[in-house]
Amino acid sequence: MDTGDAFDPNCPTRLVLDRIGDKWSVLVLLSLIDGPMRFTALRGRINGVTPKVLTQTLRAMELDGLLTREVFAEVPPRVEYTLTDLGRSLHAPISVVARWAEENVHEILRHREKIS
Amino acid sequence: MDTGDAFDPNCPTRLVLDRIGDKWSVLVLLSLIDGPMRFTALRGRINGVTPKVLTQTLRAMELDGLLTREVFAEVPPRVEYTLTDLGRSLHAPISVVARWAEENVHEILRHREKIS
DNA sequence: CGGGATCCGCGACGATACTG
DNA sequence: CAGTATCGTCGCGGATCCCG
Repeated sequence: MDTGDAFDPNCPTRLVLDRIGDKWSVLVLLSLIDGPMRFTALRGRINGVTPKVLTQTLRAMELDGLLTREVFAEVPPRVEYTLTDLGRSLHAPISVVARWAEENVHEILRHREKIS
Repeated sequence: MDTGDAFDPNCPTRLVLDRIGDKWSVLVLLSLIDGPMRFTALRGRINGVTPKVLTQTLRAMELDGLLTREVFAEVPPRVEYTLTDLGRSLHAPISVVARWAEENVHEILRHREKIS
C-alpha cells in the first residue's frame, strides 16, 4: 500500500488525522465506548471542556457519522449520544496509537527534556 | 488496557496525538521512511510547505527524538535528516490509522455531504 | 438540562524577503 | 543550500452570558 496520496490535502489520511488530532474528539469516543451518555455526563467525564466546544465536537462527529444524537421529549430534556458502528470501529486504530504512545512516551520525554 | 488516563492533558496519548495531528509531521515521517533526505528535497516532496514551517516541524521532531539532523561542512552546505529507530517505529501505528481512513473515508464523506 | 450567541486571545500556519 | 526574520492571517478553543 502506498501512502503517497497522503500528500494530497484532501486525502483520507489527512481527513482522519484532522479529526483525531483535534482536542476533544478522541476523548468523546473513548467516553462513549462503554455505552450511550448524556450531554452533562460527557461534560463531567471530560474534564475542562466547555459546553460550546463540546457541542461543536459532537456535531462534527455526528456529521461524520461517528455518533448519533437522540433527543427525548421529556422534562427535563434528555439528549443521549451513542457511537455508531463506524465510530466504534475507529477505536481499534486509536488504541494502536495509544499503545505506541504509552510504550514510547518516556523516550520522547527524555529527548525533549534534554536529559538525553 | 484502560485508556482513562487519556483524560489527563499530559497523558502519552495526548502527546502523540498532538504531534501526528499537526499538519506536516506525518508527511515528513512518510517522506523519510525511504531513507535520509536533504532540506530542499523535503521541501520539494512535501508540496506547499514553507521553509519556516518545515524548519519548525523538523526541529520539533528532532527534539522528540524522532529524527536526527546532520550538517556536512561543505560548500554548498548540506544537511540531511534521518529517521531514528523511534521515528521509524511510529510508522506502523500511523499506517493502521491510514488504512482505517482509506477504508472508511467514503462512508464519512457520505454522511458529511448529507447524501445519507 | 442542553445548549446557542457573542467576544476574543493565542498559536499554528503562510507570504515574502533576506542571509551565512 | 539551508535556513532566519518579519509580518500578517486565520480559526480553534476558551470565557461569559443567555435561553427554551
